[in-house]
Amino acid sequence: MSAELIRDAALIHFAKDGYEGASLSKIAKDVGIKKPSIYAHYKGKDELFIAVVKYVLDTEKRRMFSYFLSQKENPLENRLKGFFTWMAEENRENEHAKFLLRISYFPPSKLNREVMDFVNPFFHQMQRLLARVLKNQLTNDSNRSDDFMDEALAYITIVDGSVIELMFNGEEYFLKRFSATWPIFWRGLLTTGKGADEK
Amino acid sequence: MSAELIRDAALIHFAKDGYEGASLSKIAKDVGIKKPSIYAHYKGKDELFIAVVKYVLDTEKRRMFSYFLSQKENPLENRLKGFFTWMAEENRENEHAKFLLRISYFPPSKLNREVMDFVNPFFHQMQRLLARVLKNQLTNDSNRSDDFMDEALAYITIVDGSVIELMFNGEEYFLKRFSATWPIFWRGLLTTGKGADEK
DNA sequence: CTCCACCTCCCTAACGGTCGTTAGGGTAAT
DNA sequence: ATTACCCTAACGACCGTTAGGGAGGTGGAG
Repeated sequence: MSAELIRDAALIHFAKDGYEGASLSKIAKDVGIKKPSIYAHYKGKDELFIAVVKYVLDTEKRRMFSYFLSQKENPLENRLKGFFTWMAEENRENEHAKFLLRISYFPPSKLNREVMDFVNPFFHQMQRLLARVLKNQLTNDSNRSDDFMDEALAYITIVDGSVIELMFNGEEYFLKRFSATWPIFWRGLLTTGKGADEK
Repeated sequence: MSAELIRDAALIHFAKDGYEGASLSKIAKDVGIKKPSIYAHYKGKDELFIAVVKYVLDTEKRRMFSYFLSQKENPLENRLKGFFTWMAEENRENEHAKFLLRISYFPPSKLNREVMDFVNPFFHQMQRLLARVLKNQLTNDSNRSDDFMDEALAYITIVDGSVIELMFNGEEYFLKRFSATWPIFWRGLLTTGKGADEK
């Protein structure tokens, strides 16, 4: 109940000011309670932060998976391209992505280990999901041993390079990067040799 | 003299802990002086931070330019590929890149405007430099109106996507992303139509 | 139905600590 | 004499955290 409200307010503050910059008083004020009342729900700042990390990772994973699932009958290019605009929408609607990026790249140094133990599996799972999607679509022979991990990683790389700009300079510049990068990437992907049997 | 020592120590702390997380006492301790002595050289934390921003932007711009200049007779692909390993070396030797990324993507919210006014021109200048390099190399007809800004932006995107991983998970994973992404990007670039006359 | 213990949730007050910053004085070189 | 540099001492503000208590609801025992 109130624990979730605190968590949601904390998410916004952590995303904007980072772990060190966020203050429990301001979080409490957003919720409409006093600072010590937070301790009725969380043992301290660290536990609150970790709770936000787990929450964001969990919901974001679910949302991403369900996006790719919902796009099952869409052709591959549209599905991969659509992920960019989906990302932009996600970013417009909540602060999850911003929080995720911030704590992934610049976690509080004293919680580094703990945060990474949550974040790393998340990204590896994302990569495996993408690799599976690429493999299913780019090759008809499902017995081929190509694992498409490289292609998935390349896709993630251009997603990251664009998303960074989404955080940094907003949606307009994000879309610029996307439309500049995508045609090159897609042409390069189709001429892989691996993917020659598509279309 | 001592102002530079303070600046260099501050750079390391800002890179590791961010603006809010870094403390003047620790910076002073690294230099071997007491905290208030910093005020003999800088008006306050803000001014020190901005000084670091200007310093890093300035030296990094110079270093990047001189890298591309030194590679003038190298073929384009090697030059562009070499930039990745150059980045890895830079990152190994100093904290400039880490600082630059951190303050670019997550500047202290109260100094956002001021920081961006320094950072944005820097990145635009980088993009124009790359566009010029690409244009000179990919087309023999220098009167063509193609500006190669898109290609430059795509290159920057995959650089960013890889460099992010460099900060995040270190050189090993950075090189993985690079070698996964580069072949696809390069094939896509050469089949642009625009670049068809190269080799 | 009443009473009392219990639990949850929030409060005020205050703790020790660190933060950035200022005041003011000493010392050595110019 | 002035300037540059560093010091100690102390300021007020804010930090995360703890102590302790009050209000409101729940649930079992009489």
